[in-house]
Amino acid sequence: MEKTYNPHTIEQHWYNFWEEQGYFAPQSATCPYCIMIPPPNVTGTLHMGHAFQDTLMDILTRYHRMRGDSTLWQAGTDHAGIATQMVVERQLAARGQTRHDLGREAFIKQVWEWQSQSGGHITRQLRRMGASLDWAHERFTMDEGLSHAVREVFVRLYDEGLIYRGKRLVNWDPVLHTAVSDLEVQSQEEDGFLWHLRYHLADGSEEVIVATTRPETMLGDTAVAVHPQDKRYQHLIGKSIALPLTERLIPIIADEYVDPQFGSGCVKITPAHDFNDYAIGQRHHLPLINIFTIDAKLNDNVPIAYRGLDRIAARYRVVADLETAGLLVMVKHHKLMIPRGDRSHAILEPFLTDQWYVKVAPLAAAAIKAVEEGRIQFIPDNWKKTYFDWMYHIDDWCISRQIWWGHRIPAWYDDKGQEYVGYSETQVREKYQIPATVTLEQDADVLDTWFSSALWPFSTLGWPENTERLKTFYPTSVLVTGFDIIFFWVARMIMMGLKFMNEVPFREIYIHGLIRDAQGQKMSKSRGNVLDPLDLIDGVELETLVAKRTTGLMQPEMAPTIEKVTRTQYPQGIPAFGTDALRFTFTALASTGRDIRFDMGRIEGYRHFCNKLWNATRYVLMNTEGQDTGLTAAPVELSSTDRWIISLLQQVEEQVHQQIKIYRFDMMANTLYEFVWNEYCDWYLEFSKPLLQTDMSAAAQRGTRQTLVGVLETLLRLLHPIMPFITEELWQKVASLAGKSGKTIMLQPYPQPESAKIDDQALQEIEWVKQFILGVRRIRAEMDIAPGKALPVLLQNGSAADQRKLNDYSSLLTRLARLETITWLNVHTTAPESAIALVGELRVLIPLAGLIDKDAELNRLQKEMGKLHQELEKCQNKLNNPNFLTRAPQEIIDKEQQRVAEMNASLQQLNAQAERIRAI
RNA sequence: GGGUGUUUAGCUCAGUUGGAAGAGCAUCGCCCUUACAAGGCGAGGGUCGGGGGUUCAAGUCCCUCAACACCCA
Repeated sequence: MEKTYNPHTIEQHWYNFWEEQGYFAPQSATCPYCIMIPPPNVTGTLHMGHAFQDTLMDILTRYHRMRGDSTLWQAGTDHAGIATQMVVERQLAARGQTRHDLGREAFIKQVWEWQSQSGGHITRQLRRMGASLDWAHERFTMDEGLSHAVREVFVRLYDEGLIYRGKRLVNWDPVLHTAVSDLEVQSQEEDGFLWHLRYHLADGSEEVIVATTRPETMLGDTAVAVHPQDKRYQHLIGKSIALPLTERLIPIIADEYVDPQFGSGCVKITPAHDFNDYAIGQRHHLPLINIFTIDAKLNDNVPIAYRGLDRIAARYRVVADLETAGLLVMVKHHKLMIPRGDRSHAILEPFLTDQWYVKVAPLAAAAIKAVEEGRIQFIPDNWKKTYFDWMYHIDDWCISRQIWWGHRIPAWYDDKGQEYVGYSETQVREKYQIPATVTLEQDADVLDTWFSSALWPFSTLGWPENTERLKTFYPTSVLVTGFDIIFFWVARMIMMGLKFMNEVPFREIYIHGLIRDAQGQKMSKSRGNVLDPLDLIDGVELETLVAKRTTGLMQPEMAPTIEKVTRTQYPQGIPAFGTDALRFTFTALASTGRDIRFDMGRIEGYRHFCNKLWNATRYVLMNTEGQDTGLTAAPVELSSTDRWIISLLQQVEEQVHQQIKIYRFDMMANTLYEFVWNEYCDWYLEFSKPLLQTDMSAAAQRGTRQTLVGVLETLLRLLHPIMPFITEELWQKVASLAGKSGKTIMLQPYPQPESAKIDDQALQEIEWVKQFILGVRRIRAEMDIAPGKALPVLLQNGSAADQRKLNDYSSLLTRLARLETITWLNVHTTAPESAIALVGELRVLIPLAGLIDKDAELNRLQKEMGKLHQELEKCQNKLNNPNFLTRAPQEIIDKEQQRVAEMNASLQQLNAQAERIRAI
């Protein structure tokens, strides 16, 4: 075995082996367990969020696989409509072309080419993470089967009246030339102005002031609104206004929506370019005047002077013209919410177009009920509030996108514009009996990517065919995802699952936090704080890291700052930590919070943990390889220490099962870390040294060897879901010594606790041993005695039980506490001046002579007594309170009384010792 | 404006039905002890955001204030 742990030499080898052997496929027909991977963008790269999430899913998957469940982790990728199209368009732009130069067909061909070229990247990265996905059945949202599912769902919903086409205001992206759904709008507060404009009544009798943040839209105004109760304006309601710059007359209307406190209390109404105004327009049957082109330039519905101007240019032109006309009253700075597209970052425009919608209300009702009734459970439970909040106020879902990459909407139009929906043109002609003489043209739009993602839990399993996989694995067991896509994805899967499978898509939803950098900032290219999981695994040179972070920036002017920060933060670049350390780190960070700070210190610590495990295995192998580990019929005798570590192991197993059940991966990681390091390595391996070196019986030696290797083998299985590579590597070396066979740890049973193996007496006795050793070590450290110096120890005031334990464990005590001699003193014998440690009543004395400074020991005793005193006072106050005695449960009272007694005894002992030292 | 969270050691975070304040990292000592210096042994460090209440007992339950974060409008 290599002396040091080197992740690179072991990881990929084992992954290839697993995949070649087909271990990732569901193994048996019993007890199905299924997780659907949230499909990553097919042309994307793995980021920290993926790596984190996939680690958690892999833990669950490997755990259930080891438990013998028929376990499927469904693999697949998403076509990511707008994102992917943008990438390809950018490539074209570099060659001076647009997609329109190529035409639709050629462009899509280009996208497929890009997809096949870059598509394997993220799945290769997932393999590097150790993800045990069932690659043999990998799916893609644009593959034939899933496209079929999409058409099927669209047609069925349309036929039921749950999909419709309508002309309504949508969020329009004037750069990408497509509608986007509400969820793809990111509103941020930005600086702007509030312009106060003067509008004259048509009869010239009066004027009103309207305040607006978008003066250019006044060209599309079709009313001015006031609050019906507003005393100032009641007499104006119903009168007309001569809209400046246009030749139009518009009415003054009354509507509750108007806030009399805001601005002047008069609001201009532009129904074609504002969502609220649109609603008011509907209520008052106002005309809609669209004044923009798809680029957000002014169109022919405005006076000639403004046509063709960009919306911003138009704004200043309108303002200038109004000012010239004396109609600009004032301009104030004003903060307002600006809606931007989450992809293009362009300011979105409410825009009147024909779009396809899903009528969500009926679907939402069932989806709400499923969560209310607990058929689906959020973990942590609180997230259901967020879910309900959205579901109660949900609007119809705009599903059409004016792009080319995606599922083409299965709707055809005749020359009169009549729409026909079906699986294909042929089927549509049949369905609606359209003669061949009528030409049909398919809708040019494609569907929102989330439409196909919403079908993911059943489309990947073969729906609409009723396949074996579908029958076996739907509903899936748990969805693992971040809270940021509860609306985008989770809610929609629930709606679609209930609608088409008549059953929830998953029984539990585990919502994890979002990975941020060490400062709590979101990781983003523009902030330059992105960490690549593969860089943490393989390590990265500083120069490479700087280059990665500073190229391809949206704002290249940020490059110098990013470079500087990167150079200070990672002067040596990033060392290689290996996949297992990264996975363990993610696991340990997966607590219930919603922000997870990724701190380099943690991953470093967990790489050390890997190393610890590696070296512990080396030690075990040194002491067991080629030796009798109790596998034959020869008698085996377990010592107290063996029974002690086995007892603890049972408790650990119990806890791990419990923790994984409640999705507390952090606790699971801590439990195992704690046990491996602080019990198995720090104590048990140390205990085993004197045991194996002294002249124990052959049976006892066998027992200790069996325990050494047996506990280790179990630990490896316990750790395997978190750290698949190192555990496989070590297990292969250890398994046969523990009497295990099999080609892989992956398919070994996950350890189950056996309460019969918990030995309370061993637990108690080894605790005594530890206290004894710790007491001596404390004196040694605090008195500055060299660790190598063997010490004589005197014992006094012990019970018969203490005496027996001393006999039983003297070799352990001698070795681990580095003792020279152990002498039992009679109670009446006066001990020489000594430092003292208490193990219960037993006084452990280390003579000061030549070793210890008298004042130092007195000091130490004072400190110790001070601490005890404080505690004692607290307890006594409790016990002096009659209410406590009458109302607290007896068991608590007993405990407190016992504590007081113990503390009193200790204090007495220490006090007496202090007296003795002082007297000398 | 509505909603949801967070506030515990210098930093990052645990703290399960209310019953002795915990971990990792960092800090400070002493050690290259034959699995491991990517290590061992030991130590220090907390008015649990502020205030009030319920209770024999509150980090934990209730009210209130404050700061911060996120989501929706």
